[in-house]
Amino acid sequence: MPVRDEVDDLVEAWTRERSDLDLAPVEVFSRISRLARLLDLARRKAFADHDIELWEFDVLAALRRAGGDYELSPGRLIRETLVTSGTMTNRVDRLTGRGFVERLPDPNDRRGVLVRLTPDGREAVDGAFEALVAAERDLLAELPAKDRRQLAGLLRRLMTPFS
Amino acid sequence: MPVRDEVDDLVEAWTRERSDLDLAPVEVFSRISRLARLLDLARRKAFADHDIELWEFDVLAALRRAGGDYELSPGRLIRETLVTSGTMTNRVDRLTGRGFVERLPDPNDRRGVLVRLTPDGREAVDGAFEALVAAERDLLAELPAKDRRQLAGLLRRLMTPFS
DNA sequence: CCTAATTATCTTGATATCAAGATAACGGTC
DNA sequence: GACCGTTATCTTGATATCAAGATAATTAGG
Repeated sequence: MPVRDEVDDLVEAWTRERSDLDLAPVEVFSRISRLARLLDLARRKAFADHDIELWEFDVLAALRRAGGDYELSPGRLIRETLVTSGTMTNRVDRLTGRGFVERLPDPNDRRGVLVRLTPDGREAVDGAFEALVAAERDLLAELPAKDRRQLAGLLRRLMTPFS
Repeated sequence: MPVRDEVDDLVEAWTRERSDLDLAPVEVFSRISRLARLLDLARRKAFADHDIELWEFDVLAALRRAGGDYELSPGRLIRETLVTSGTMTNRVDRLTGRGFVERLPDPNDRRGVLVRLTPDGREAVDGAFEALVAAERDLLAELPAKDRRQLAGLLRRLMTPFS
């Protein structure tokens, strides 16, 4: 055990209190949760310089990744970002207010809407993404490439039972 | 690459659009974020049978782990659960309303307060924790013990630059 | 001691989120 | 072609969260 982290303390405490349970899952999932929380804070900070909120990035990045004319339906955005429809309506409203996206009628489905990235939105998300990748690279700096790949592979396998 | 996950699609899309960037960090951190999100949903479901919300568990579990007389200050609870003081005040209020915790004056510091788990609270958190560990065990079932330990170790190393 | 800086908790006001339901259009079936 | 279950999006109402500030007690310095 090279270093000790907060989860080692947490598991030790649980072990003291509940030695009847197998706490192996906690070793993995507590770290996932805590890392995600800390990562959120780090991302927020990386985006602050670019005047972009985390939720804004989530939506803009999905559109940017789509490529082509940077259009996706709200439904698709919902699935990509794992939020509810009410939340997405609200997000698209506010991003429209900032001039980062615009709503278009879907030519193939009159119920449907397409959300399109504007040039301003594209510029914003590209800058933010570069800052994000740079910040994350620093956080990974301690981990050799081999370990990093192994970690990514193990995380991929961990994701399968969820889908 | 045994199976393909959502993040493989995401990275492929980013690679198509931004081949100028090294996307190795995304392979790791996107999976962390997405796993945490999916894990939240799974936990919520595991707790639903026990009529416990996720935020309630976070607070009750911190008190339960403390052992002894199950008392912690709000400040300590804030640090354990990574929320703001306003949030914690509100959480303790609501848990008090449910009879799961009670507030006591700190005998050593007249500014201070101690939050103590009640017997009802202890019963609730113990049941919820058992359900949580069982649910997480199922999610880990595919991963051999050796891989699980390796994953926990890599995650521990990933946590160090955050603290 | 007395003051100033710090620490601990709570309050306030604004806001993002969710769950549930409303509205409207699609697509298959009879 | 009319019906009906499904799908896509938006609306509404309630609520949990955060940031900033208020209050009160402790601690450290002079």
